[in-house]
Amino acid sequence: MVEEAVLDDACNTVLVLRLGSAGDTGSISSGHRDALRRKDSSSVKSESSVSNPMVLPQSFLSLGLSDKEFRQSPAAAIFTEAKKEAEAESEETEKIWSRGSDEDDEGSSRKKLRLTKEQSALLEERFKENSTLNPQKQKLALAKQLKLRPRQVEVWFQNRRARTKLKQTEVDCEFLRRWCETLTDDNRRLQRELQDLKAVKPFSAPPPLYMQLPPAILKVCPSCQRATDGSAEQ
DNA sequence: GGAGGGGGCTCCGTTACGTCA
DNA sequence: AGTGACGTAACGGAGCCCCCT
Repeated sequence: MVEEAVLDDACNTVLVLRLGSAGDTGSISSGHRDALRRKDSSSVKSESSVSNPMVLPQSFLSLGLSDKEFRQSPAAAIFTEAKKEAEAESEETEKIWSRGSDEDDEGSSRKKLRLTKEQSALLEERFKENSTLNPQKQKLALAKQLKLRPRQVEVWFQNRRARTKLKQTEVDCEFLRRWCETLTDDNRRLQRELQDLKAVKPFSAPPPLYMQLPPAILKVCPSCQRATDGSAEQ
């Protein structure tokens, strides 16, 4: 059951994408190109344990193609070609890409691997040193040390970075939430204070200038009877 | 020197599997 | 035993950069 799903999975990937690019009228974006390329190298080649020469992929079943129709279609040729490529994988590459863990030797693509504590610990340690695997060599070495495929190490770092980012976002959100709460509280408090002040001392216009001057220097001009500060008297 | 292909890497969103309550 | 939630390994797509031709 598991094996069947695996085969379908591997086949699907190859065919859907190859057909997609073939069906396109020649203008494939570089992104698509890259994706197709990667598909070939990571999914197809790494699934070299596929042994059935022609299993009708799930995607063709879903298209309503019969086994015979599929075998006669141009896609079948591409499909077989891809499988040949996969099987023609060199022994050394095979070694590098082999899972290396004792419990899995079926080469299943999506069978989830649970990393051991030791593996996780070492990966965490490396992640603390550097959150990216800079040189390809480093990835290969780490993969070798952990008895994992380089792709698995790569994926682990990707996911780990994503988790870190998510956590940081959560922390930032919490910080902003609290800050917002503080500002709201401050605002309420200030509004209350303002209302209190208004209630106690009604707001009034400032007194005229002459009322702000010390009374001692205010004199009344004998001729005009106006209030002066006396400076003009000399 | 510029264009284009290829390889490698990252990020993002999603899927699917394993575990646990 | 069944199930839903959750953590996370794995995947696919897209973009960028660098190197080579």
